[in-house]
Amino acid sequence: MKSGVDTAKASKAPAIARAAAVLRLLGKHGAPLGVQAIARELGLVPSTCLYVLRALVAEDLVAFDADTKRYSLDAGVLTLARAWLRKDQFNDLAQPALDRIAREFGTTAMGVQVFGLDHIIVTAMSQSGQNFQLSTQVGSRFPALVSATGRCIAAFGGYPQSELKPRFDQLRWDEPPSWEDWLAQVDDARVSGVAVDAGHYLSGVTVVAAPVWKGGRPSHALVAIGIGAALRNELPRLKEALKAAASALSGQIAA
Amino acid sequence: MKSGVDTAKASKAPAIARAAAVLRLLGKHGAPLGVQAIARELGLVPSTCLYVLRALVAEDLVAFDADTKRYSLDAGVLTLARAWLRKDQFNDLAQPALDRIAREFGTTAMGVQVFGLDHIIVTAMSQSGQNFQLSTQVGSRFPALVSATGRCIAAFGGYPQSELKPRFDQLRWDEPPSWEDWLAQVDDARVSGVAVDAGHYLSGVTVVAAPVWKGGRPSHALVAIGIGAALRNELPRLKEALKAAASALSGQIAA
DNA sequence: GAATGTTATTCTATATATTGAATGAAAAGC
DNA sequence: GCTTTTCATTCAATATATAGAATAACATTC
Repeated sequence: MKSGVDTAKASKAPAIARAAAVLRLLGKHGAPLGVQAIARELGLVPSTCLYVLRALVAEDLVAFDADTKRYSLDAGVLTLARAWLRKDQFNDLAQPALDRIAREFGTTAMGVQVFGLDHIIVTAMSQSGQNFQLSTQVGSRFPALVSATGRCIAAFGGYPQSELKPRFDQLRWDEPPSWEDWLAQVDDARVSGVAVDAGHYLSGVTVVAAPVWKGGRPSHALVAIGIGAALRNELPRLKEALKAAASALSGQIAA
Repeated sequence: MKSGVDTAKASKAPAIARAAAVLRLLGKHGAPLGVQAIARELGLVPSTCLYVLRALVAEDLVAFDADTKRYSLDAGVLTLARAWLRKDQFNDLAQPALDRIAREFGTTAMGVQVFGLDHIIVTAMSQSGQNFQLSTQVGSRFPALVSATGRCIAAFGGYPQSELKPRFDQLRWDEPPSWEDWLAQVDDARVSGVAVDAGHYLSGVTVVAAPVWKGGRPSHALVAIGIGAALRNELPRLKEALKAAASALSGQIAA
């Protein structure tokens, strides 16, 4: 995955694109990496990569182990994340609604932020506290078009099918829907205002998502995720609850 | 505070230093900022600043509001922080000890990471759940030499006084100790293995810190913070508990 | 223990990112 | 309602960060 680096050529500040790619790679890989390994993975020249790493180390964003000559993420990234969390209004506003939904329906409820057709990032979460729960972590990234959120984005984002199809073809599902089925489900979502993924993304798991609007586009979404069998009877109510909460948020954010 | 940018001249990748400075500024400031404001604050040329911002927007690290032309931090920083949290062994190991200390003594307990003489970052925390508690947030940065942690770093870091003095002179305290008093307290810490700040940093608040060693230097510290009056009787036990926990961690991390 | 394949790192010419002035657009002031 | 100031943005010249080969240190293999 060299997605971070190919943006370097287009940009006027390639060093920054490279730095971001390095940070993401270190984050994804977990274990510390050497200069060469990083350069190879990202398609960079080792010497350039070394300068990027040194700059990141100077900023406390990357830690350098002088003995093993390995690099890994450092605590500086935390400082930035904390600052972001403190001032994001969607999070503050969404949390109470997520807590309520998680408690009432025994699901895991999440708030996600939409980044065009590229991906979504989980920015808030509430766990039901019940026995079995499906969990992700705040900060997780997913492809934009997958699962219920994907149908929301496709339904309300106003993208032409020609843009959706190639992205759709690259998605990974437990039980992949056909393109036609998927389009039909997207239409459903457009009509009802809520999207449902019934076991396609994860077998046996039902995901519901409702869009939160900002400036004529879905900028965020509220998502509930639970065991399909356990949810069946409550599904209509859950859909309405998510839709109502998302709609309320849309109004508050615009203000 | 242009500390982020002056490193740019020394580095071979100044764009990265600038980018980091921009991110930190946006984090500190909270409210969205325009290009010019950012450039002025950091001593950058507006056009350069614009390219830096665009690159950061392309990486989802900065959000751009097309209407107001303002920039702010974006959710991408979360993804990096999550990755870091997942794989930092100090955090995983320290959390149980912090929970225990917070519960037993009714204090707030924190794990911090030391960045030389520059600063420390809070990376883990446990609150006692009692009525009154002093709280910080994970990700917070403090000057290295302040409070109890500062005495630890001074005592065990092996820095000459000539390096310590200028930094000491710039610290902010509620009740500043004299240089001589402070040195004496540092010596106390060196002998006893634990440092105490009794109301100097924050009036009425006692802070205790014990160093966690890695490769011959204190790389982290365990810190407990509580109301001085409430803590008085327990202080000797708290010091021993922190020291023991920090010592145990030092062993585990080395392994 | 020598040899081979790695690795991190330094060095310099050159492609290119940065600069600062110029442009256009939008507030602010009168 | 016009002028003035402030802002974001573009552009072309130049200072400079980058690429690639060369070196040096290291680990691995025979």
